[in-house]
Amino acid sequence: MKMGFICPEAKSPLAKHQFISALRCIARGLPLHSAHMDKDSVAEVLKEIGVFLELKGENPFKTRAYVNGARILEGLTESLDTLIEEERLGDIKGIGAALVEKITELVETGELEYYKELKASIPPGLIEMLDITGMGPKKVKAVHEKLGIKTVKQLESACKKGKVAELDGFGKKSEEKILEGIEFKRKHASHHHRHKALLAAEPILMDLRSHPDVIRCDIAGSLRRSKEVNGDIDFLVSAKKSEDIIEAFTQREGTLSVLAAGNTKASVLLEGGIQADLRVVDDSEFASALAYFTGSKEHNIVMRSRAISRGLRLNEYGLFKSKEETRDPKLRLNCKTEEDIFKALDLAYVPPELREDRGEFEAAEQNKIPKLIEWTDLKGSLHNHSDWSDGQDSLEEIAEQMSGIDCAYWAITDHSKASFQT
DNA sequence: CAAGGTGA
DNA sequence: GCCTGTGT
DNA sequence: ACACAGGCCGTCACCTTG
Repeated sequence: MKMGFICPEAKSPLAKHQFISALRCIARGLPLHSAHMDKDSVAEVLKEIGVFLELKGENPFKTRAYVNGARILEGLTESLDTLIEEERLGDIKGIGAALVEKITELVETGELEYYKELKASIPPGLIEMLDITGMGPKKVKAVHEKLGIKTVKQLESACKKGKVAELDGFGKKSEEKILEGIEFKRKHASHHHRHKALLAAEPILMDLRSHPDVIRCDIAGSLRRSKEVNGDIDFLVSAKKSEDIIEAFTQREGTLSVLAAGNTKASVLLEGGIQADLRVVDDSEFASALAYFTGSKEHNIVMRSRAISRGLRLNEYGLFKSKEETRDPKLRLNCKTEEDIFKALDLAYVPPELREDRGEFEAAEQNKIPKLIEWTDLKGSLHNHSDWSDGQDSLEEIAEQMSGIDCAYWAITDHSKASFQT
């Protein structure tokens, strides 16, 4: 659907929502002005406010409160309208008076004055700058305020002119890095489809597995959580000594450049612009490290809080029987696998796919984690393209695959020659 | 070297 | 921003 | 009941600046 053509200004979630909402009204034959926001649209606005506040240099905890609120809304099972109507929104932990007011305004009017003002006060280019590696909120704020820079282009030319190096906290090196970051952003996608990431990851995983020093080894991060889009690829390895593993990882062919290589971790850029990170840990730390690096961040936060409320402490090195920061092996609970960690926190095992703090903790407490669909559950497939049109594999290869996974039925659905997509 | 910022 | 403990 | 203060998840590696 070419929405941009019909609704050219639909750039903010708010405007986009209003547009879609209007479409729905038309479809149902309802009057247009019942602008009604659902929880996800409201969440988008709150998240955006979070970014804005960050750029303003607001209290980071305040920023977090908004992002937090957004996440809570997304995970809501109950209808937002009901909650507002019955004035129970504020009962939810993490949503206080201020958020109740703002959410209510959004749902009831489809707008939020506070958001509008905030948005108007921040040039969109600043958000874009946050995507440049090395440019965090503080630095974006600095170049904006001190040099009046509003776009990435302006930032680029300011760096070339040496203006940026004059600023406090910046130097020649900073300018170079920023320019590199801009260049990189133009050349490479920031995110990659799962199948591409997997394609890149599998041979590396094979190599790591077959390395003599490697004890245990796994993919972590969003790829392990089976997210459809991945920012990078994370590998975790346990071993007695790391040097040779790091060496092998960074010296693989197909590696464009080595971003960092130290004692316990390395980072490389693969062909196609995908970044791959490797961590090497002691085998006794493998479980906690795997849990930690698998994430998500939101999930980890709740895991740590759970540990704390049980007089424990959870970090990438283990689960410790202590209220203080520690890495003392004597205080460490022996968790050989992730299952052990969940068990120690009174939780059923949560598969990586569900680790998003979207309700998995409630389910795991009651031992009600759903069984996830697996390949073997697939009964048939009615949409397959071969390389005759725009698919990847030949008919023979598809046939072999399909008989291999025991489908009751399947079909080839190639495009006709007349409708080839280019 | 410490401090600040950033990314992981 | 939110939440909790403390003191009034 | 209300006002107010203080904490809020975690740790490291790394870089740049001063």
